[in-house]
Amino acid sequence: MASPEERYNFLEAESKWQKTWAAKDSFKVEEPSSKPKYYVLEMFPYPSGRLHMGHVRNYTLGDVVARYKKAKGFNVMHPMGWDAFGLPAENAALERGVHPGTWTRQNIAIMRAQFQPLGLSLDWSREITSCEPAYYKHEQKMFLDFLKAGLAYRKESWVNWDPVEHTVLANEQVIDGKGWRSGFDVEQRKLNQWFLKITHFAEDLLQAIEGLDRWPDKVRLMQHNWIGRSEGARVMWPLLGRDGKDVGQSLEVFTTRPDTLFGASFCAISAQHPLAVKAAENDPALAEFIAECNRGGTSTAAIETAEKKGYDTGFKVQHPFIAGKTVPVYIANFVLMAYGSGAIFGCPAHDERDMEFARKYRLPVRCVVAPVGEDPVAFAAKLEAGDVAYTDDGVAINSDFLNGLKVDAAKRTAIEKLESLKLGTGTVQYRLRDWGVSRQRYWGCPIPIIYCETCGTVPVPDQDLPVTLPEDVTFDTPGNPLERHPTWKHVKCPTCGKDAKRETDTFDTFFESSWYFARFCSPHLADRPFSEIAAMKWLPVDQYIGGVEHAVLHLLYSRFFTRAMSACGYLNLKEPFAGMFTQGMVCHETYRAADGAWLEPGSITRTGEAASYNGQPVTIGRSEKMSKSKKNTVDPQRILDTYGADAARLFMLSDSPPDRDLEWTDAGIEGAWRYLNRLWRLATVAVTIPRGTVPATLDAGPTAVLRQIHRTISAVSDDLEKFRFNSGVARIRELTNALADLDRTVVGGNAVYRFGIETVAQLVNPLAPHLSEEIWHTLGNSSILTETAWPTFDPALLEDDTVTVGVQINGKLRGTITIAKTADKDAFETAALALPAVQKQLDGKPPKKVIIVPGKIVNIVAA
RNA sequence: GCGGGCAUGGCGGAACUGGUAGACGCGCCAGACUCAAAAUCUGGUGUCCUUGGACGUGGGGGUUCGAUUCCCUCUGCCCGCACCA
Repeated sequence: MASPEERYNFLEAESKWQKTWAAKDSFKVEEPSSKPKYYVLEMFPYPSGRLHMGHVRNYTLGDVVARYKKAKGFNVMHPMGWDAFGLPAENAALERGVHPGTWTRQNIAIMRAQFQPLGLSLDWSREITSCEPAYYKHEQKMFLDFLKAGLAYRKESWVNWDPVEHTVLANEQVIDGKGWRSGFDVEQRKLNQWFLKITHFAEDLLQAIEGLDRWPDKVRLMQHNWIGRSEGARVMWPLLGRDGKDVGQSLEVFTTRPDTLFGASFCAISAQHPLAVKAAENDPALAEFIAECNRGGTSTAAIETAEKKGYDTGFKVQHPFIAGKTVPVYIANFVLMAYGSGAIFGCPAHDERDMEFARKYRLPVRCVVAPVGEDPVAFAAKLEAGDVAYTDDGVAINSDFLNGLKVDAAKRTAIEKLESLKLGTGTVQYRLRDWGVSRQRYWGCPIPIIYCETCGTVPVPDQDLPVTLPEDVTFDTPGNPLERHPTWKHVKCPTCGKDAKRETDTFDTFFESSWYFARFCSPHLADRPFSEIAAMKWLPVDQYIGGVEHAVLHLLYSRFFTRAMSACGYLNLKEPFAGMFTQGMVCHETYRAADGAWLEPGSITRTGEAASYNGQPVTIGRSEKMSKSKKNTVDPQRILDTYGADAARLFMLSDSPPDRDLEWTDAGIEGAWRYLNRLWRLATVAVTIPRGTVPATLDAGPTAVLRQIHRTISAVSDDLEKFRFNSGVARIRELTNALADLDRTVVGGNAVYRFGIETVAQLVNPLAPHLSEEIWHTLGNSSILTETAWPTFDPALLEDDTVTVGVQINGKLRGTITIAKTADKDAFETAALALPAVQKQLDGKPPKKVIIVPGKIVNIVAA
């Protein structure tokens, strides 16, 4: 039985150090400070009311960075807040009759308390809560400034409408064409919506990705693709009526392949195109076709299986280059209104979709590009007879003035010609669309706009901000409670004083998270969202950490907001996040009973490979992201109570690289816990050694360990800088093993041992802060480790005087030689050839060649 | 369909710019301590045959004195986008 001094009491120690840090304000930003700044931020949580393992991982990763940077001498800002608007609060209101605000604020209190035992180095004095008017009033003002600057506008647009919930759904809330909650078919509806003009910055947002060199390539690529820049041309096709006469209008089409214009055999427009709507006016069959297209699901499955369908409008358009040639205008279900001009020209020979469409509706296929080096006539004949489009590079044929030009040159020439004919221009299109921010929801920031019959759309005057949410709302009927509220929306017009109505939509909740990182710089400023001086001092965030699920939306919105805020004079900055890290998910095995029901990990009994539940066999499924629905969650609270924060932190950091998924296992957390106890036991031995400096002359054993201590400081520092926390932990464990094996009875043994334990405490501090403080304290230090500088290493001690290298024969390892580091090539060769194993292999014959890379390898090429 | 990533022992994963593959941990095996168990400690642990070797980083091929690392190709899994003209 271990004596009380030997047993590490994590519960007592962890809470003691947490109190000490709090009492000393250890994690408050130093103001003023001569140190360089470092801003560490993890994505702020939605207050669901319960901390989960994903949170623990996210905030632990950030905490390691924050503590390490602090030790390295930075003035660190590491704040925390709450992303507090959102749908779950309304669902809670619906299910339990509790007001969303009450529910949210209760959850925040619960979660704030749950954060405490994790021992995070957070500056709680900067806490912000996005659902409070003190926060959202600033974004109302910001929105009005965007409006003035032309960066916000209102327009009628098509939305996913849930007929049961009476609200707009985001694309990601539509699953297989049905509302994610109601399960009913989603309709396409036209609604007036507010938009933010993110497309204004499309080019800049795209170009600047290149400069985000501390972002994951994956995220940069996703943003690149999301913005989706493509170069092409706008082409005007003069429109002819059903009687064949010019109607004095043109159909505008966007294409990336103006070089294939001579292969055009039809034009197609979206069902939502104005011309389609007009054409349907006196054509009931066409109207029905359009309705069918609009009903067509937006779901991935629906699109995948959707057959290409078209409807001939009877209109024709005049080809821009070929006098007298016309092509028919179809309405096609695959043409998107939201991209380009909502109309295309079809060149079946060189576009897969057009080919499919042409074959279905028996439209001509004309080859106008042939691969270099192939016989154009034969190639064209084959292509025009087949069903496969040719989309690669080649040379223009059958194309009048373009003939003989390569695709790129032909594109340029075609555009020049279009421009000279005033029938088109070269242009750039983006896939990126403007950001629709209106939501028919209660629990969000009210959009500060008033609609007046006389004055139109009137911004709420500054002195009337914030527009706050009414408290007396009910959720017993579907739809937006703000819309139903008896008085809230009825106001006087600020301009003319007549009766007017408020906007009852609220902002998309991505609005709040698009600028909170700036609010943290001056979180309590009342009259402005943040001070420009503070924001310019702290921003950009030096290290941002969060899940990949926000790789596009949140990160892109924030980049846009930073530009928009700069355009409105709030600050002068483009990029909010200089460094970005995306952490992997926390996963766990899944368990199912015979009837298919998911079982909680805690409820099953494992016996080796098998598992059972109340005596019944259990199917063990693959490891998946922890989720309530699969019941494979592990409650952080239980882990903290059983093993403490340090063990939980250490396990999460050591088991897999932070950007990969982590599989939570009981054995893993046990292992971390065992290591901490072992380190504590080794430290209690060090305490018995009197303090003193390491003597200059040491025995071989202590010398080797001393070198390892220095090497470990160097390696761990490097690992922490590069987010290789798992390998940093491995290095620290290696050093711990070396210290445990060290013979302390020889000259310098004790001194090196004590120094080694102190160093391990320092190195492990960002990972397991409580135990390391306890060890540091027990070793007699009066300072606390949290406020102690990171250890330094002596470069002269990093490497040994000798080096051991492998000796290969024909690339196969036959032995090793240990030799002075300074030895020349001849010495390496002599030593290598002297090896018995080498002699045996060579069998008396001289080597054909000997390759020597000093310090690395000797490879003997035998004949 | 398009784009991207990954593949290493029973498991999670190391291996920096091509240079001793399997660090560190988990698990397992054996032993010590114990009446016993837990905890702890010591040793072993890629595979195959006999010391000594042979083989081995998803499969096949290539470059190289030397390849987990670079190139080609195939297979499998994961992620993003999804008729973007």
